[in-house]
Amino acid sequence: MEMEKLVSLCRRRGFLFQSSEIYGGLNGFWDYGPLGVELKRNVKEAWWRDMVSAHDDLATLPGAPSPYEMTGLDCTIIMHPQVWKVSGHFDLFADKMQTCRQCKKLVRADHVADMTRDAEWAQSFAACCFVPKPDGTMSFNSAEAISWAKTRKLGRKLAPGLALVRDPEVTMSWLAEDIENESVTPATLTLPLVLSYMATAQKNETGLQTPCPHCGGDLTEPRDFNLMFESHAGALQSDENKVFLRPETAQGIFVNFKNVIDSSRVKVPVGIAQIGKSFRNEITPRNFTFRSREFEQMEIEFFCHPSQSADWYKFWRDRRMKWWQEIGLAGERLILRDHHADELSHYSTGTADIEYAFPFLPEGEYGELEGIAHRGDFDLRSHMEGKLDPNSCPLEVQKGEDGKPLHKGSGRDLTYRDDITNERFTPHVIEPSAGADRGTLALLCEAYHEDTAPDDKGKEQTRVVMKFHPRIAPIKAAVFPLVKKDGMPEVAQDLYRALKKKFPAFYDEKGAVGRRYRRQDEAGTPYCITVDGQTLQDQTVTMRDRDTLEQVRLKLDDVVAEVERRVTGE
RNA sequence: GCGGGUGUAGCUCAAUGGUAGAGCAACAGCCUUCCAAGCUGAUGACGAGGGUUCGAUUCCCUUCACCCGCUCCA
Repeated sequence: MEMEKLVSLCRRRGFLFQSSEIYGGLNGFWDYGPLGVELKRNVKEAWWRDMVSAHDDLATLPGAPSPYEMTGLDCTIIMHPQVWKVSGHFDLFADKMQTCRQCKKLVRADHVADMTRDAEWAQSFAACCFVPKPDGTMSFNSAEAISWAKTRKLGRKLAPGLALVRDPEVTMSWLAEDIENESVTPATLTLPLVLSYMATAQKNETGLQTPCPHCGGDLTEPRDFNLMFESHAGALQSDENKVFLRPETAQGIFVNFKNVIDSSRVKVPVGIAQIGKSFRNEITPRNFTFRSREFEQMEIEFFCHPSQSADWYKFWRDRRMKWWQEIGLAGERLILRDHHADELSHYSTGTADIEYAFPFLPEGEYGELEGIAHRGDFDLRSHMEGKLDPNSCPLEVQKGEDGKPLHKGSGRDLTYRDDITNERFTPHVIEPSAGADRGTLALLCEAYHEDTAPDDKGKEQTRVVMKFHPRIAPIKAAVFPLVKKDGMPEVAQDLYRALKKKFPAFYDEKGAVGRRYRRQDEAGTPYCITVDGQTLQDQTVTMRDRDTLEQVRLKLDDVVAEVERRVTGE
């Protein structure tokens, strides 16, 4: 399936529009049209119903260690700024980026040193120019450096952007000058320092430069790539009242954990669910709605006893995979991918992604719809004690340069006391975090089908049909009078009204019936009911199936119940 | 953020330094008894801004969006 065709259909039929389109659009923002809003609502409502409101908290579900409770939450998009400092998003999302002035490549500032050390040109340079001394230390040989820079297979090939390669004598002079005036001494010349000199063409004007790991060219100053949207609470815009639009809904659940436990009589194990908008200022929003800057998440934070967390993780991973399959992603394009051990934080015993082979991705690549993560007690402890260092083991509070906690926690007690065993513990958390927009996009991709059938002249016609699972289809049924006379419209309109009380339905009496069927195929309407001449004789109508094109005849009075039965699958 | 490409009606595609055409779709009507039939009619576009010019959709500049690559992807 070509993505262009789907994008075109989405726009033509009112599933998705580009945001602010009449003003030229806005990169990374998308609007749901009349059909799209029904589709996405159906996804969210199916999720909420299946995970929360219809959850059976008395029985032990297959694969679950025990019965558990589920409840919901709807918290604000803007929260106390400390939430994002403690969660790690503030540090993690404020990436500094540098661009190479020679090869124009973009690199993360905190990766530059490591990348340069591993770069082929830097290793080649070091091997040529640093010579061992009798005392075991290394010393820098500037004549070798110039020779390296001028050699076609060495400097000129490996590091074409390096100032030393572009202008060896001038570049080397800055280092010679500083050795002469003793601002550096040969003994303190480390490789990174030497490389900085080698990357500096005009030291008086620019100061020492940082070499580009790719070509040796000079990098721009690190610039902020702040991935959280910022705003200000209150009329004055100052650093004091700066706030952030949430980049995930999960933190709202963690900071409300105690409120929910204290107010609702729920007991651990318990899941708290939330659906809501999140915001990330993506560097490159691309691939239709896949990487939107404003998007909607469906998240559960499931709190359980630490001793059972591994079992709960497996339960949620399998349950969530099955759910996506049940609402229509049943094919081979959906996969469950367990993260490798070396991808995991040490405090997590498992993370899995549910991924879909979107048509805009290269063959064999998948895009994430949902991540199920075992997060241990990292989040609750961080909000109690202060931001934990995710690289520490055992976990401890991350310290700043002054030795104090980098980001202070709330100081509140977020532990849980089991009423029966009287045990007090910090619950472990399993986090199934799904993307509502990504899920909707995957369902659109999966539903798109083209088939060809000869028309009544024998000419092959292409039929575009959206094969949505009836449960998520935007319109459940369409009603047509076969022709607009002989009392058929009146009967059809009465049926339409009856259907509409239960679910979205559509009425159409214009033009040829075949054309009306085709239009509903594009909207993904699973059932079309037609009132014909026979209806007037015996009160029966035909019901046409979108996928098989088969028609069955049933009593007019049974139509609503039959459509409802098929849509709910009960 | 960088480099390359693209931008004409809802869609597919024309033409032009001087009134922007067509097919399909959508709309109104006629006709129509089951899968885009036919006839009639009306509607509809040069992504945005600026410049050159008597006159710009066309030439130039800027900008926005989309596609490809780089980069990023908690």
